[in-house]
Amino acid sequence: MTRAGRSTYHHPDLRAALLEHGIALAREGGPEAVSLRDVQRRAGVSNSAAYRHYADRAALLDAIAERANADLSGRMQTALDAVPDDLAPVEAARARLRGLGRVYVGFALAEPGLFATAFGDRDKDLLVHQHAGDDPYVLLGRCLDDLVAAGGLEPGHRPWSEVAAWSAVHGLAVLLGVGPLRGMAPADRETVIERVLDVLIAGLT
Amino acid sequence: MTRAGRSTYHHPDLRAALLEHGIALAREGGPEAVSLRDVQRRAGVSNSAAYRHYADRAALLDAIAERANADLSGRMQTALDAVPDDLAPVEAARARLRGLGRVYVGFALAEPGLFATAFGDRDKDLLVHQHAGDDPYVLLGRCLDDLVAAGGLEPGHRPWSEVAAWSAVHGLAVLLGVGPLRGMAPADRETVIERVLDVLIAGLT
DNA sequence: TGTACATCAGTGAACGCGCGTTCACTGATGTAC
DNA sequence: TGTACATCAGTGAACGCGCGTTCACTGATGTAC
Repeated sequence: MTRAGRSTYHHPDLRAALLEHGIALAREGGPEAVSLRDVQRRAGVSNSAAYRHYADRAALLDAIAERANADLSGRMQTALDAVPDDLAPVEAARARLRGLGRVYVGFALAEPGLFATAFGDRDKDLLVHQHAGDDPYVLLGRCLDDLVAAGGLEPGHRPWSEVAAWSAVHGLAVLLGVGPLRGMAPADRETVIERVLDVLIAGLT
Repeated sequence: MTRAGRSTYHHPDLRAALLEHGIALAREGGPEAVSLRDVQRRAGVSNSAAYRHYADRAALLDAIAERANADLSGRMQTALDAVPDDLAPVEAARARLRGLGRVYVGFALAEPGLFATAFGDRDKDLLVHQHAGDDPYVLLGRCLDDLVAAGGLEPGHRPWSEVAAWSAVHGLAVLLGVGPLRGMAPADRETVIERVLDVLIAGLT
């Protein structure tokens, strides 16, 4: 009964279905949990149908990672838009940074499997990666530029500040999401997230 | 020829040999690369000899993680001892924090496989974990206490400062060691490490 | 000093697992006439 | 409107892989007498 849940021999949109099931598996168990056999099983097709749409397992994982990144980027953009526009420039830039950080850590906590999958792309190197306009790294860079323009960050301190901000939130995301601090009480979690962002923002001068 | 490299039927110290080969595998490829069959192969014993010494694969991984943690702790203690003792208290505490951070990131870069293995213990939860006196987390906490005592950190800001410091260096370690920033030129790496530590230490007020 | 025996470390064959990938195939689809 | 045919999406059996773990075993060791 490999055709369960499907009335036609040709699947209406197997490529999309495989991707959705792959995303579901990644959400449930991270990148290691994404196996082609399981994805195909869930889509109700035979054990090699996926090869008509993805070259191999790595290609499917890439597509999942891309979606995870797009998801994170969308949430970050939403956070930026939510910052009130009646703040002084320095405060506005800091509020945007804080919003980005909250979203980043929040994403890792809400979707640990997708978070892990987004960074599982071992072949892609950020330094040689072509950044899109809504790329998380680009959004962060713009906030820092704004902070410099507003006088909240010395121009001489601007270089590598992306990495400083990214390190703080990425480390917290890993420790709280899948690392030794997973299991922290939600109330403590909120406190510690704000403390980490306080230290980061205070340190960016 | 399963007895290659061994003249006696009884291995002189198989338990230790298995651990050493396990560590070697973890160094080469991280925790996933540690398979009992490979460890036994390298020790020149049959494919089930390990069960006389370790209950299962997880038990061996635990032992490897313990050694990795001890290695890191030792390096951190060495860094603390290397801080000159003629500094003003606040500067001394900050220098110790910086030393700990450098060692942490340096360990992740020098031993990415061991670093990953040390944090791969999914069952152990730091919050309910009994800390030994030389535990990295304890060493960090003492530095922060010293910083408070020296007047460099407000007592009201003391709580959760461990996590702020840990997040910054852990995030940087992950990004540089196995994440999207691996591949950064060594010179840039040094610069970015110092920048991250600058921001962290400036933010701890 | 020598021998019987209990202990237990190491053996090697076997089981069952799920995986990624290949291959010749077959069934459905749509296009050209 | 109807038919031949090319296209190609999905099939299912098969291959080879390495793994963790179990089991009845055998060989070496040291201890008790």
